[in-house]
Amino acid sequence: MPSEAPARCAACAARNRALCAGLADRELAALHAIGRRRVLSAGQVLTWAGDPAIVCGNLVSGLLKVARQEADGRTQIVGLLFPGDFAGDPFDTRATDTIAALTEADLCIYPREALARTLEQHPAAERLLLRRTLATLTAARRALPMLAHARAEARVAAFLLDMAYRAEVSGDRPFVLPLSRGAMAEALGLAIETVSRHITGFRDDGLIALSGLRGIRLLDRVALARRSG
Amino acid sequence: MPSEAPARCAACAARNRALCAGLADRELAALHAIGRRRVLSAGQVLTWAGDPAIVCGNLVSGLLKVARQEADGRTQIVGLLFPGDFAGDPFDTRATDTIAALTEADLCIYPREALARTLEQHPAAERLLLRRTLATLTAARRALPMLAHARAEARVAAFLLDMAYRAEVSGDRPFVLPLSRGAMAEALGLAIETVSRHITGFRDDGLIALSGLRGIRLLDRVALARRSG
DNA sequence: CGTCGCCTTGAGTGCACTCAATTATTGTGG
DNA sequence: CCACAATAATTGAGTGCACTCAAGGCGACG
Repeated sequence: MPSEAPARCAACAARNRALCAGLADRELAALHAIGRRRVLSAGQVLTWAGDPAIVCGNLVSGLLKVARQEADGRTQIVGLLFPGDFAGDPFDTRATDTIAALTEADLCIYPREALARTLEQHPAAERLLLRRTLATLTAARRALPMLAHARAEARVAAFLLDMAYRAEVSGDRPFVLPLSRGAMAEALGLAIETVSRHITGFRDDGLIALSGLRGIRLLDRVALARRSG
Repeated sequence: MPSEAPARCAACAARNRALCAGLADRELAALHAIGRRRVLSAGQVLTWAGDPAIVCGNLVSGLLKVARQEADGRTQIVGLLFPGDFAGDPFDTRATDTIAALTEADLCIYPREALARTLEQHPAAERLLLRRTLATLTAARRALPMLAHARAEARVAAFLLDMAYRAEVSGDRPFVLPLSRGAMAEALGLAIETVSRHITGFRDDGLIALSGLRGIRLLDRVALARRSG
């Protein structure tokens, strides 16, 4: 039965968050027909900015960065992709961003052109992508005031709170930051040293506890929230 | 004939740039049936952030700003809307941004809910909105590195070049900046004084000529481009 | 002619940057 | 398992840029 939800999709960890969520079996089968799984190890690149755009994909697990190279050689992260998020632009023949894995990442990837054709034949899928893109736009715009005005302390505090939220960690339970200090600096538009200074500052003030390079516990979310605004 | 392109649309200045462009007469008639014209004078607000989202619209002439209020009371412009651009989010019941006119502006506005229903019935229109939204996302992300890293001089230079491009002005022909210094500061994430200082700096260096508060000529685009990045 | 809004110019300060050195952690081979 | 190397993070010192605060100029408009 071609209209049944494919077994791979039914078992997918991102099944209920990705573009696939809410699609009828018919649309899901159409997507499944052109998709395949791919694992990226940390640091590997999915698309290079400027190169012809070959693939798009749904992130199943792990963390991707969407980044741009600046004239002075620095890198600015313009988006972080979490499980369920969509990577790439089905209608752009040339990639505008470099998309790379910050951790080991599991993706369901689609050839860009085939995906574009499939979307044209399945308005329900296209509608989902539209809503998702509108949400992504809102997220990008939320980051604008942060990068434009907020002081370094506020950026770091807000980022830590956001990471805890995304890791679905409540209270002061420990969790692992999926980004290095360098990646955080790229995302927050700061120098590595500045990120480091404020993180150790928070630790010295008793707002957080650190263990190893990536382990962290938020001891005082209220104080962190106060410093984030 | 209900499937004819309505006369108002045929005469519209934004007919070939707005969401309407490329729509078949049938879709155009559906949009026309729920749309009406509205003129905003400079400073008037179309939507307030946080209020229920009532309307969306296509900008026909003039300039709108899409702005967010920060915790410290400052305003950050997260998008500028030029003729043909789409304002609002048809699927969001609450406005996330304050949208206001920077100049007198002419819009074709649609009740949000009716527009959402119309889009669901007309996949071609929805597809156009998707492509437009993807382009807007790219534009927002292009602004991110600017606000995160670029020095004030680079931001102002890039902005002036962009304004000339949007005004479709070539060479050193004079044109009118549609924004006040204050609005430019809100868009560039700078203080008014900083914008003013760099503009007069460019004038003193012979890169631009000013006439009145809004009039400007770009005398040396190459030098401006050099200073923009 | 005076007022109001917008813009310009000046002085001084603070924050985040760069450069530089040290420490901590992770990974690898003996 | 330990020593070592390589990478990542921290810490320190000094500087520059854009900010705030403040005053003055310029035009538009009544």
